[in-house]
Amino acid sequence: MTPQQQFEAQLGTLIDKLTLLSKAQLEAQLNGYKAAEVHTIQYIGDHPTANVTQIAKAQYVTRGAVSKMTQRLMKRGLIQRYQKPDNKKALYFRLTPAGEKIYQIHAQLSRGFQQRDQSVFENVAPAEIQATLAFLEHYNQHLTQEITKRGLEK
Amino acid sequence: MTPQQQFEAQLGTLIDKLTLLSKAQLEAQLNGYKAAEVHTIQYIGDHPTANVTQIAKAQYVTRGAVSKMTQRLMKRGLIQRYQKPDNKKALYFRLTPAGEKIYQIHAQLSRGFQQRDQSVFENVAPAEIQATLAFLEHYNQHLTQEITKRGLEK
DNA sequence: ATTTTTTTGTTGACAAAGAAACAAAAACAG
DNA sequence: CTGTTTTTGTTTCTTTGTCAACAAAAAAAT
Repeated sequence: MTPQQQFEAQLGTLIDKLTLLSKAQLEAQLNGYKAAEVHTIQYIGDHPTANVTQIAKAQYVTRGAVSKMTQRLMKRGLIQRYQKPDNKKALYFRLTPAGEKIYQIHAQLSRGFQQRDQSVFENVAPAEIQATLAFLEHYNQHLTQEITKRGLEK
Repeated sequence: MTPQQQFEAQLGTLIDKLTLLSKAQLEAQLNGYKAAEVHTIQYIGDHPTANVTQIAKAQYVTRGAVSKMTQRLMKRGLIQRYQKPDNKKALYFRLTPAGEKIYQIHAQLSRGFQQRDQSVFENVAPAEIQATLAFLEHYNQHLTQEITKRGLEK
């Protein structure tokens, strides 16, 4: 197995495991709210001046998906829509108090995830972590080039 | 930003970029076949003795999803269902010649992805790669423990 | 200033996946 | 063996997302 193949394999299982763990936690704590809903609430909470298109790009989904999701969240009273006086087309969103509550619970869960894995970052040699970060950066740079080369950027 | 937060951020964009690139490639080359279909064909090709439950566990989806997908692939003549004489319940699958063709195209594409990123693994210091692999292993070990602790294993 | 092009958001038809309820078969317990 | 429990796969309903066609508004071109 080449290092490249090893990397792919390790990355694959890592993602699977992180997904498994966070999904279970989210479901347990945010009963009644779906993962995609919470995800959008979190993004709007962090970016209260983002319009539909920007939310879509950031979450790697289509504008249609965001349009439907924001309508659903409005119906459930979790977000509010607003516009700026100088533009009748772009739509922006902010959290209602009810949405804010979800946002806070999610933020707390995120802190929990971080604490859960903190020991790994504390007990591994700092050089190993630094090398990993450097490598991921290198890989990301390469992929950015490839994306540009193919004209696939968002 | 703590190293842990940096890691999360780098990992997030890495995954987004890899997804973007491979999706575009798959769609371009395997026109008419969805990513999920190809994924299942590939798994069946590699594991011709896996039943529905095993396919589901390996791909982190529900048995229902696999049930539907295999039915679809059968209708399209890409896979065949078979049973073992001593068990009337478990279902197994193998590729038809048409499915084999998809499998081969996918395999070729995978080699293409590998070549696309090969330069990263060639031009980065071996020590950096080794440290990265070591770190991912450490992280994976930790997550395995956490999954076991919570009784979430597949 | 008017026309053309691009951006922005929505909609409807459809595809993929999850969850829960279910039936059939297999495994197990006594 | 017989009855109970577990495993296996399917089905229905719901959630989430894509895609493509569309209308309205904004931006760019001339």
